[in-house]
Parts: sequence; structure tokens; C-alpha cells
Amino acid sequence: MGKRGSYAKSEARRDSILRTALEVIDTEGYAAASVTRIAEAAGLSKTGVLHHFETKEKLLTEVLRLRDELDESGFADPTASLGDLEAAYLKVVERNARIPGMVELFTRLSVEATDPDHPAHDFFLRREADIGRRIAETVERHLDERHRGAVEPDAVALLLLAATDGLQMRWLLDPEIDMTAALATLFRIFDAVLDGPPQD
Amino acid sequence: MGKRGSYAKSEARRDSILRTALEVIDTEGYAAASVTRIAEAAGLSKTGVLHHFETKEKLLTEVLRLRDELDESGFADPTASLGDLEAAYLKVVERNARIPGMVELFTRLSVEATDPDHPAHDFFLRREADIGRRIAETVERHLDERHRGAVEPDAVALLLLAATDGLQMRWLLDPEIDMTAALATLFRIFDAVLDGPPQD
DNA sequence: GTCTATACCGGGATAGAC
DNA sequence: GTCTATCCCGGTATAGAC
Repeated sequence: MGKRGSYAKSEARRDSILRTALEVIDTEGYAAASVTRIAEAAGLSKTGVLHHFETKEKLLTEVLRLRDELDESGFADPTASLGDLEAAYLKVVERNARIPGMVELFTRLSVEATDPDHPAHDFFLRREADIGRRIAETVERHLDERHRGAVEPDAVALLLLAATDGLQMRWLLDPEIDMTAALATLFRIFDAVLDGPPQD
Repeated sequence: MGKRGSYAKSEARRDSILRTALEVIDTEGYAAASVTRIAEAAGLSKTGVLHHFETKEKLLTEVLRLRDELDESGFADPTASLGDLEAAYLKVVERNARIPGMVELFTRLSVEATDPDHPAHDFFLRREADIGRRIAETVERHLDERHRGAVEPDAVALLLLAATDGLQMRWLLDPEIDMTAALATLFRIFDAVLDGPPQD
């Protein structure tokens, strides 16, 4: 040992780079998601940044991971109600609607990561599974309080996530789209079905 | 004048190239969506293909436009019922679930075309508006028969389109996903709400 | 282990030669 | 109008300073 200091420094550097990248992309848009620009903003050279993350793709994957961590505060709660979930979810989407750069980064990486060989492939697979499971659990619990069997929680979770991604893509194409309103409508529809009379 | 024959020939060539491209992508996947491969399959040189379409992006945009034409037979009918729409819609998605190459092309272009300067930007803007309007009209008509005011048709159309795009993206990431089942569930939920008691 | 300098590669834009 | 030369830029690989 005696290397402890180095590890700590490296960790701090990585974190500092990621937070800088996050901010730069938020304020300057997706165009700022270049290694050069991020390095410049973080106060070191391009090579310096790459020393910590190896490739651009890995760096950006970590940026997304950090963003998720910061966003997650809301719907990580396993005891949340459906209303809590909706509120937390809409809050995140509403915030996203002000940072096209980050949404674009997320969407582009989502598509790239479709390739099983892409460094972010596993990240997205896990991410979708994790968030989906948490949503499904909340829906499941909601059903306990009323009546079961009407709708499969997994299907609701999948639809909610897919609709969100699709809306973000569409919003990038046409910023006039009101993502929050559309998702609020979807929640309202879910509510109507989940709270409706039990299926026979 | 005197060039009439050329125009006709050029039109025929364009069409033949597009149909070849469609088939090649369907059978060989997204990797086959290269100008070289398409040219080869269509029996002319790369330059020959580009002579008719200028850039790869414009060529691929036209491929998507042709695919839409071929798919549209189903839900172009302005007198269709909600059930008809659902059947036609699910048929298209079900077919897509067998041709990852075309879905990948569509998804990738969707994201690229997000840029207002992209040659396919207007195409996608118009496409989404057109299909959305048609869906909304069908929903609207469905509401006439029962009760209005419960849900805005435009919101339903937007959600359906967004969910479809999101599901396709997710399916590319994880082919285990059953897109058709998920969309069938969404239709079922829409039905439940639209057929429910009028809102007060 | 952290970081810089430099050079390389590929794509896209630009400009000038023909 | 085309073809080529050149340059810039972003990402990557290597050598070496500290």
C-alpha cells in the first residue's frame, strides 16, 4: 500500500471530469459532448481525460450513469406509491425537457448500445431491467390495495419506459411536443384502468 | 423535350434501386445498408446509385418512404374503426419484429434526422404528423360513438407512436422483448378508458 | 499512476487547378 | 463542373516527463 493516495486522487479526478462533462453538456448541448471540449472544461488535456476513461464511449456511458444516480433519488424508494412514482417520474422528465443535450446524448447512446459489442450495451440492459423492475413493483403494490389481474405490472413498466424514450426522441425532432403532458396523460390512463372494476 | 425517355428510365432505375435496397436490408440486416452493397445488389456501381440519390442519407430516406407506402395500405383508410386500426397497426409491428435491419435503419435515421439540417428532418416531421393525425381521427370517431371528453385523441396518437418507437429501440437492445404483446396491452388499456363511463 | 506532447487516421469542408 | 490538394477537427495510439 502507500498507493492509497493515488487511488483517491484518481477517483476524485474521474468524478470531477464526469461532473464537468454533465454540466457542459447541459449548458452547451450535445455538440459539447466531445473529449476535447470536456477536457478543456475540466482543465486537462484530451489525453489526460482518456487516461481515466480509455475511450469516448466509456466516458459518455459513465456520464449517463452519473446522471441516473442524480435523478434516481426520487423513484428509488421501494415503499413509494403509484402517485409518488408518477410525481418523481414526471419531475425527471420535466427537467430533461430543459436539457436537450443530455436527452440527445442518452438517445444516441441508446441506439449505439444496441450493438452487443458496444461498451454501453450491458449498462443499458441492466438499466432498463432495474428501472422496469422498480416500476413494476410499485404497480404491483398498487394492485394489492385494490384488485389484481387486470393488467400485468411488467407490461405497464415496459410501456411507460418505451413511451418515455419514444417521446424524448420525438421531442428532439420537434421541441413543440409536450413530453410531460403526454406522460401525465399516460399515467392518468393507467390509473383509470388500475383503479377500475376488477376484470372478470 | 426529347428527354422524356430519360426521365422515365431514371424513374424506373430509382424505383428498382429502392426496392432492391429494401429487400437487401430485410434479408441481410442493417450492415447491408451501405451504398456499396445496395449498388452491387441492384447491378450498378456505387457512383451509379449516388447519381440517382446524391447522398447515402437521401437514399436511405427514400427507402424508408417506400417502406411506409407499402405498410400504409392498412391504416390509411379514413373510415377505419379503432379495431381496424389496431389490427393494421399490430400487423405492421409484427412484421417489423422479423426484420431487425429495417427497424435499426428506421431508428438510427430517426435520431440522426433530429438535426434540423439533416435531409430526412422534414420527412420525419411530416411522417409523424400525418400518421398521428390519422390515428387521432380514428380515435376521435370512436369517441363520437360513445362519449367524448375523456381523453384527447391527439394525446392518444402521440403516446401510441412514441411507445412504438421506444419499443422498437428497446427491442433492438433486447430481442426478447415482445413488442406486439406490449402494444396489444396498450390498445387494451386505451379501449378500457375510451369505452369507460363518461368523465364528469 | 497521472498526465502531456505528438503524431496518426478518417471524415468533412474549402479552395484552387484544370 | 470535376478532380485534387490542403486543412481542420474529433478520436485514438504511443512515448515519455513527473
